[in-house]
Amino acid sequence: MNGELDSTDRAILRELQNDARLPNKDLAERVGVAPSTALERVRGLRRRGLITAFRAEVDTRALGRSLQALLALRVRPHTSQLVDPLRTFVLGLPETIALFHVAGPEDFLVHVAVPDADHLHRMILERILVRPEIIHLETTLIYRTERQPIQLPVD
Amino acid sequence: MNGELDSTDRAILRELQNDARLPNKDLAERVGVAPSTALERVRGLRRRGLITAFRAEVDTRALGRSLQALLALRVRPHTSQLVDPLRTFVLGLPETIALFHVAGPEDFLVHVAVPDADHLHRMILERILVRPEIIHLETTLIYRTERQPIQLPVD
DNA sequence: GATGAAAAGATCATGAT
DNA sequence: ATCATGATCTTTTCATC
Repeated sequence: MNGELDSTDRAILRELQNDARLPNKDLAERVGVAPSTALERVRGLRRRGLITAFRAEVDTRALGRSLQALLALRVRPHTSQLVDPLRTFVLGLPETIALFHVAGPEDFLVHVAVPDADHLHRMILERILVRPEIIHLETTLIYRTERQPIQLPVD
Repeated sequence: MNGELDSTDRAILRELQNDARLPNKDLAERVGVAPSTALERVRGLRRRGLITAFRAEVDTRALGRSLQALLALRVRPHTSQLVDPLRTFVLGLPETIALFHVAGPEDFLVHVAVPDADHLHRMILERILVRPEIIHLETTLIYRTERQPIQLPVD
Protein backbone atom coordinates (compact mmCIF):
# COMPACT_ATOMS: atom_id res chain seq x y z
CA MET A 1 0.00 0.00 0.00
CA ASN A 2 3.00 2.34 0.20
CA GLY A 3 4.71 4.15 -2.62
CA GLU A 4 8.07 2.45 -2.51
CA LEU A 5 9.30 0.14 -5.21
CA ASP A 6 11.75 -2.56 -4.31
CA SER A 7 13.98 -4.30 -6.81
CA THR A 8 11.39 -7.02 -7.40
CA ASP A 9 8.75 -4.45 -8.32
CA ARG A 10 11.15 -2.72 -10.65
CA ALA A 11 12.09 -6.00 -12.29
CA ILE A 12 8.42 -6.85 -12.78
CA LEU A 13 7.76 -3.46 -14.35
CA ARG A 14 10.68 -3.99 -16.69
CA GLU A 15 9.50 -7.43 -17.77
CA LEU A 16 5.86 -6.49 -18.27
CA GLN A 17 6.71 -3.36 -20.22
CA ASN A 18 8.77 -5.60 -22.44
CA ASP A 19 6.04 -8.26 -22.72
CA ALA A 20 2.66 -7.76 -21.10
CA ARG A 21 1.72 -11.35 -21.86
CA LEU A 22 4.70 -12.98 -20.21
CA PRO A 23 3.18 -15.95 -18.32
CA ASN A 24 3.19 -15.45 -14.58
CA LYS A 25 5.33 -18.53 -14.12
CA ASP A 26 8.04 -17.15 -16.42
CA LEU A 27 7.77 -13.72 -14.85
CA ALA A 28 8.28 -15.23 -11.42
CA GLU A 29 11.32 -17.11 -12.62
CA ARG A 30 12.89 -14.05 -14.24
CA VAL A 31 12.46 -11.83 -11.23
CA GLY A 32 13.41 -14.59 -8.79
CA VAL A 33 10.25 -15.07 -6.71
CA ALA A 34 7.56 -17.72 -6.41
CA PRO A 35 4.66 -17.56 -8.92
CA SER A 36 2.15 -16.69 -6.23
CA THR A 37 4.36 -13.82 -5.12
CA ALA A 38 4.74 -12.54 -8.67
CA LEU A 39 0.97 -12.63 -9.07
CA GLU A 40 0.47 -10.70 -5.86
CA ARG A 41 3.10 -8.14 -6.84
CA VAL A 42 1.52 -7.53 -10.23
CA ARG A 43 -1.87 -7.05 -8.59
CA GLY A 44 -0.29 -4.62 -6.16
CA LEU A 45 1.34 -2.66 -8.97
CA ARG A 46 -2.02 -2.37 -10.72
CA ARG A 47 -3.84 -1.44 -7.53
CA ARG A 48 -1.27 1.21 -6.67
CA GLY A 49 -1.59 2.67 -10.15
CA LEU A 50 1.94 2.00 -11.34
CA ILE A 51 0.66 -0.24 -14.10
CA THR A 52 -2.22 1.60 -15.75
CA ALA A 53 -3.02 -0.80 -18.58
CA PHE A 54 -1.90 -3.71 -20.71
CA ARG A 55 -2.03 -2.79 -24.37
CA ALA A 56 -1.20 -4.23 -27.74
CA GLU A 57 1.09 -1.94 -29.68
CA VAL A 58 0.22 -1.52 -33.35
CA ASP A 59 2.38 -0.37 -36.23
CA THR A 60 0.76 2.74 -37.72
CA ARG A 61 2.68 2.13 -40.97
CA ALA A 62 1.17 -1.32 -41.29
CA LEU A 63 -2.20 0.36 -40.73
CA GLY A 64 -1.52 2.46 -43.80
CA ARG A 65 -0.51 5.58 -41.93
CA SER A 66 3.10 6.06 -42.98
CA LEU A 67 3.46 9.76 -42.37
CA GLN A 68 3.65 11.36 -38.95
CA ALA A 69 3.57 15.03 -38.06
CA LEU A 70 3.31 17.39 -35.13
CA LEU A 71 0.77 20.18 -35.39
CA ALA A 72 1.40 23.17 -33.15
CA LEU A 73 -1.89 24.94 -32.44
CA ARG A 74 -2.48 28.36 -30.95
CA VAL A 75 -5.97 28.94 -29.57
CA ARG A 76 -7.39 32.34 -28.77
CA PRO A 77 -8.96 33.34 -26.55
CA HIS A 78 -7.36 30.68 -24.38
CA THR A 79 -10.40 29.97 -22.20
CA SER A 80 -11.62 26.57 -21.07
CA GLN A 81 -14.84 27.33 -22.87
CA LEU A 82 -12.94 27.10 -26.14
CA VAL A 83 -10.06 24.84 -25.11
CA ASP A 84 -12.03 21.92 -23.68
CA PRO A 85 -14.20 21.29 -26.76
CA LEU A 86 -11.13 21.64 -28.98
CA ARG A 87 -9.27 19.10 -26.87
CA THR A 88 -12.17 16.67 -27.21
CA PHE A 89 -12.34 17.31 -30.94
CA VAL A 90 -8.62 16.70 -31.48
CA LEU A 91 -8.62 13.53 -29.40
CA GLY A 92 -11.59 12.31 -31.39
CA LEU A 93 -9.78 12.60 -34.73
CA PRO A 94 -8.77 9.10 -35.89
CA GLU A 95 -5.45 10.56 -37.07
CA THR A 96 -4.46 11.69 -33.56
CA ILE A 97 -1.90 9.62 -31.67
CA ALA A 98 -1.26 12.01 -28.80
CA LEU A 99 -2.04 15.49 -27.61
CA PHE A 100 0.37 17.62 -25.58
CA HIS A 101 -0.83 20.68 -23.70
CA VAL A 102 2.26 22.86 -23.59
CA ALA A 103 3.62 26.09 -22.17
CA GLY A 104 4.90 28.78 -24.48
CA PRO A 105 3.56 30.57 -27.53
CA GLU A 106 1.74 27.46 -28.78
CA ASP A 107 -1.00 25.86 -26.73
CA PHE A 108 -1.15 22.32 -28.12
CA LEU A 109 1.04 19.92 -29.97
CA VAL A 110 -0.92 17.25 -31.79
CA HIS A 111 0.91 14.11 -32.85
CA VAL A 112 -0.83 12.65 -35.89
CA ALA A 113 -0.27 9.69 -38.23
CA VAL A 114 -1.74 9.84 -41.74
CA PRO A 115 -1.47 7.87 -45.00
CA ASP A 116 0.29 10.61 -46.96
CA ALA A 117 0.99 14.31 -47.31
CA ASP A 118 -2.20 14.86 -49.26
CA HIS A 119 -4.30 13.42 -46.48
CA LEU A 120 -2.46 15.61 -43.98
CA HIS A 121 -3.03 18.69 -46.08
CA ARG A 122 -6.72 18.05 -46.55
CA MET A 123 -7.16 17.18 -42.90
CA ILE A 124 -5.57 20.45 -41.81
CA LEU A 125 -7.47 22.61 -44.26
CA GLU A 126 -10.85 20.93 -44.07
CA ARG A 127 -11.09 19.80 -40.47
CA ILE A 128 -8.64 21.79 -38.33
CA LEU A 129 -8.29 25.28 -39.75
CA VAL A 130 -12.03 25.62 -40.25
CA ARG A 131 -12.29 26.10 -36.50
CA PRO A 132 -12.14 29.84 -35.87
CA GLU A 133 -10.61 29.56 -32.39
CA ILE A 134 -7.39 28.24 -33.96
CA ILE A 135 -5.46 31.34 -34.84
CA HIS A 136 -2.19 29.68 -35.76
CA LEU A 137 -1.05 26.28 -36.95
CA GLU A 138 2.46 25.12 -37.68
CA THR A 139 3.19 21.69 -39.10
CA THR A 140 6.39 19.81 -38.38
CA LEU A 141 7.00 16.63 -40.32
CA ILE A 142 8.38 13.68 -38.39
CA TYR A 143 10.98 11.60 -40.18
CA ARG A 144 11.11 9.00 -37.47
CA THR A 145 9.69 8.32 -34.02
CA GLU A 146 11.49 6.18 -31.47
CA ARG A 147 9.79 5.32 -28.21
CA GLN A 148 11.66 4.01 -25.27
CA PRO A 149 9.45 1.05 -24.38
CA ILE A 150 10.61 0.70 -20.79
CA GLN A 151 10.04 3.39 -18.17
CA LEU A 152 11.57 3.15 -14.72
CA PRO A 153 12.05 5.58 -11.85
CA VAL A 154 14.93 8.02 -12.27
CA ASP A 155 17.01 8.60 -9.18
CA MET B 1 -1.10 -13.42 -45.82
CA ASN B 2 -2.26 -10.23 -47.57
CA GLY B 3 -2.31 -6.69 -46.26
CA GLU B 4 -6.04 -6.22 -45.95
CA LEU B 5 -7.82 -5.93 -42.65
CA ASP B 6 -11.37 -7.14 -42.42
CA SER B 7 -13.81 -6.08 -39.75
CA THR B 8 -12.80 -8.98 -37.47
CA ASP B 9 -9.14 -7.94 -37.61
CA ARG B 10 -10.08 -4.36 -36.83
CA ALA B 11 -12.24 -5.44 -33.93
CA ILE B 12 -9.41 -7.57 -32.56
CA LEU B 13 -6.97 -4.67 -32.83
CA ARG B 14 -9.42 -2.48 -30.99
CA GLU B 15 -9.92 -4.96 -28.17
CA LEU B 16 -6.25 -5.81 -27.70
CA GLN B 17 -5.17 -2.18 -27.72
CA ASN B 18 -7.71 -1.67 -25.00
CA ASP B 19 -6.63 -4.76 -23.03
CA ALA B 20 -3.70 -6.85 -24.19
CA ARG B 21 -4.53 -9.50 -21.60
CA LEU B 22 -8.11 -10.07 -22.62
CA PRO B 23 -8.50 -13.85 -22.53
CA ASN B 24 -8.78 -15.36 -25.98
CA LYS B 25 -12.18 -16.81 -25.13
CA ASP B 26 -13.53 -13.36 -24.24
CA LEU B 27 -11.87 -11.80 -27.25
CA ALA B 28 -13.54 -14.36 -29.50
CA GLU B 29 -16.90 -13.66 -27.96
CA ARG B 30 -16.55 -9.89 -28.34
CA VAL B 31 -15.54 -10.01 -31.97
CA GLY B 32 -18.01 -12.78 -32.79
CA VAL B 33 -15.83 -15.69 -33.86
CA ALA B 34 -14.77 -19.03 -32.37
CA PRO B 35 -11.86 -19.02 -29.91
CA SER B 36 -9.63 -20.94 -32.29
CA THR B 37 -10.32 -18.38 -35.00
CA ALA B 38 -9.55 -15.51 -32.70
CA LEU B 39 -6.28 -17.17 -31.77
CA GLU B 40 -5.33 -17.63 -35.41
CA ARG B 41 -6.25 -14.04 -36.23
CA VAL B 42 -4.12 -12.68 -33.42
CA ARG B 43 -1.18 -14.77 -34.60
CA GLY B 44 -1.70 -13.50 -38.12
CA LEU B 45 -1.78 -9.91 -36.92
CA ARG B 46 1.49 -10.44 -35.09
CA ARG B 47 3.09 -12.25 -38.03
CA ARG B 48 2.03 -9.54 -40.45
CA GLY B 49 3.51 -6.92 -38.17
CA LEU B 50 0.28 -5.11 -37.31
CA ILE B 51 0.69 -5.94 -33.65
CA THR B 52 4.31 -5.20 -32.75
CA ALA B 53 4.24 -5.89 -29.01
CA PHE B 54 2.14 -6.36 -25.90
CA ARG B 55 3.23 -3.95 -23.21
CA ALA B 56 2.29 -2.90 -19.72
CA GLU B 57 1.71 0.83 -19.55
CA VAL B 58 3.18 2.55 -16.51
CA ASP B 59 2.29 5.86 -14.94
CA THR B 60 5.40 8.06 -14.98
CA ARG B 61 3.90 10.16 -12.18
CA ALA B 62 3.59 7.13 -9.97
CA LEU B 63 7.23 6.43 -10.80
CA GLY B 64 8.09 9.81 -9.31
CA ARG B 65 8.46 11.61 -12.63
CA SER B 66 5.73 14.21 -12.48
CA LEU B 67 7.14 16.73 -14.92
CA GLN B 68 7.27 16.26 -18.65
CA ALA B 69 8.99 18.40 -21.25
CA LEU B 70 9.94 18.50 -24.90
CA LEU B 71 13.52 19.42 -25.71
CA ALA B 72 14.10 20.74 -29.22
CA LEU B 73 17.70 20.07 -30.24
CA ARG B 74 19.66 21.50 -33.14
CA VAL B 75 22.74 19.54 -34.11
CA ARG B 76 25.51 20.90 -36.30
CA PRO B 77 27.04 19.72 -38.49
CA HIS B 78 24.06 17.50 -39.22
CA THR B 79 26.03 14.43 -40.31
CA SER B 80 25.29 10.84 -39.40
CA GLN B 81 28.71 10.74 -37.79
CA LEU B 82 27.41 13.13 -35.14
CA VAL B 83 23.69 12.39 -35.29
CA ASP B 84 23.78 8.62 -34.77
CA PRO B 85 25.76 8.65 -31.51
CA LEU B 86 23.60 11.50 -30.23
CA ARG B 87 20.47 9.52 -31.02
CA THR B 88 21.86 6.55 -29.11
CA PHE B 89 22.84 8.80 -26.21
CA VAL B 90 19.41 10.42 -25.99
CA LEU B 91 17.58 7.10 -26.16
CA GLY B 92 19.85 5.79 -23.43
CA LEU B 93 18.87 8.53 -20.98
CA PRO B 94 16.46 7.11 -18.39
CA GLU B 95 14.47 10.35 -18.59
CA THR B 96 13.67 9.87 -22.28
CA ILE B 97 10.20 8.66 -23.23
CA ALA B 98 10.39 9.26 -26.98
CA LEU B 99 12.59 10.79 -29.62
CA PHE B 100 11.24 12.47 -32.75
CA HIS B 101 13.50 13.15 -35.72
CA VAL B 102 11.87 16.14 -37.34
CA ALA B 103 12.05 18.40 -40.35
CA GLY B 104 12.57 22.12 -39.90
CA PRO B 105 15.02 24.28 -38.01
CA GLU B 106 15.28 21.80 -35.14
CA ASP B 107 16.58 18.28 -35.70
CA PHE B 108 15.20 16.38 -32.73
CA LEU B 109 12.40 16.64 -30.25
CA VAL B 110 13.07 14.69 -27.08
CA HIS B 111 10.10 13.86 -24.86
CA VAL B 112 11.32 13.49 -21.29
CA ALA B 113 9.74 12.79 -17.90
CA VAL B 114 11.58 13.95 -14.77
CA PRO B 115 10.86 14.28 -11.04
CA ASP B 116 10.93 18.09 -10.98
CA ALA B 117 12.17 21.26 -12.63
CA ASP B 118 15.45 21.11 -10.78
CA HIS B 119 16.19 17.66 -12.15
CA LEU B 120 15.31 18.87 -15.63
CA HIS B 121 17.56 21.87 -15.30
CA ARG B 122 20.53 19.86 -14.07
CA MET B 123 19.98 17.20 -16.69
CA ILE B 124 20.02 19.76 -19.48
CA LEU B 125 23.06 21.63 -18.19
CA GLU B 126 25.14 18.69 -17.05
CA ARG B 127 24.29 15.98 -19.52
CA ILE B 128 22.83 17.50 -22.68
CA LEU B 129 24.43 20.88 -23.27
CA VAL B 130 27.90 19.58 -22.47
CA ARG B 131 27.82 17.91 -25.87
CA PRO B 132 29.42 20.35 -28.31
CA GLU B 133 27.48 19.14 -31.37
CA ILE B 134 24.28 20.54 -29.82
CA ILE B 135 24.23 24.16 -30.89
CA HIS B 136 20.73 24.99 -29.73
CA LEU B 137 18.26 23.69 -27.18
CA GLU B 138 14.77 24.92 -26.46
CA THR B 139 12.69 23.54 -23.64
CA THR B 140 8.90 23.36 -23.77
CA LEU B 141 7.11 22.34 -20.60
CA ILE B 142 4.23 19.92 -20.97
CA TYR B 143 1.22 20.57 -18.76
CA ARG B 144 -0.52 17.40 -19.80
CA THR B 145 -0.11 14.52 -22.20
CA GLU B 146 -3.07 12.58 -23.56
CA ARG B 147 -2.47 9.51 -25.69
CA GLN B 148 -5.14 7.99 -27.80
CA PRO B 149 -4.79 4.37 -26.76
CA ILE B 150 -6.46 2.89 -29.83
CA GLN B 151 -5.03 3.23 -33.33
CA LEU B 152 -6.94 2.05 -36.38
CA PRO B 153 -6.58 2.60 -40.13
CA VAL B 154 -7.85 5.95 -41.44
CA ASP B 155 -9.75 5.87 -44.70
C1' DG C 1 6.39 -13.21 1.95
C1' DA C 2 7.24 -18.10 0.09
C1' DT C 3 5.80 -22.72 -1.02
C1' DG C 4 3.24 -26.88 -2.91
C1' DA C 5 -0.77 -29.08 -4.35
C1' DA C 6 -5.35 -29.19 -6.23
C1' DA C 7 -9.20 -26.94 -8.75
C1' DA C 8 -10.50 -23.89 -12.32
C1' DG C 9 -9.70 -22.01 -16.47
C1' DA C 10 -7.18 -20.79 -20.75
C1' DT C 11 -4.56 -22.19 -24.62
C1' DC C 12 -3.55 -24.88 -28.49
C1' DA C 13 -3.40 -28.74 -31.99
C1' DT C 14 -6.25 -31.51 -34.56
C1' DG C 15 -9.63 -33.07 -37.56
C1' DA C 16 -14.10 -31.85 -39.66
C1' DT C 17 -17.06 -28.50 -42.33
C1' DA D 1 -10.84 -19.77 -43.54
C1' DT D 2 -13.77 -21.23 -39.47
C1' DC D 3 -15.33 -24.20 -35.92
C1' DA D 4 -15.70 -27.82 -31.95
C1' DT D 5 -13.33 -30.80 -28.97
C1' DG D 6 -10.06 -32.88 -26.00
C1' DA D 7 -5.20 -32.75 -24.25
C1' DT D 8 -2.03 -29.74 -22.12
C1' DC D 9 -0.43 -26.02 -19.69
C1' DT D 10 -1.32 -21.81 -16.68
C1' DT D 11 -3.45 -19.44 -13.39
C1' DT D 12 -5.41 -19.09 -9.06
C1' DT D 13 -6.68 -20.29 -4.44
C1' DC D 14 -5.74 -22.18 -0.13
C1' DA D 15 -3.39 -24.37 3.55
C1' DT D 16 1.07 -24.19 5.49
C1' DC D 17 5.63 -22.72 6.73
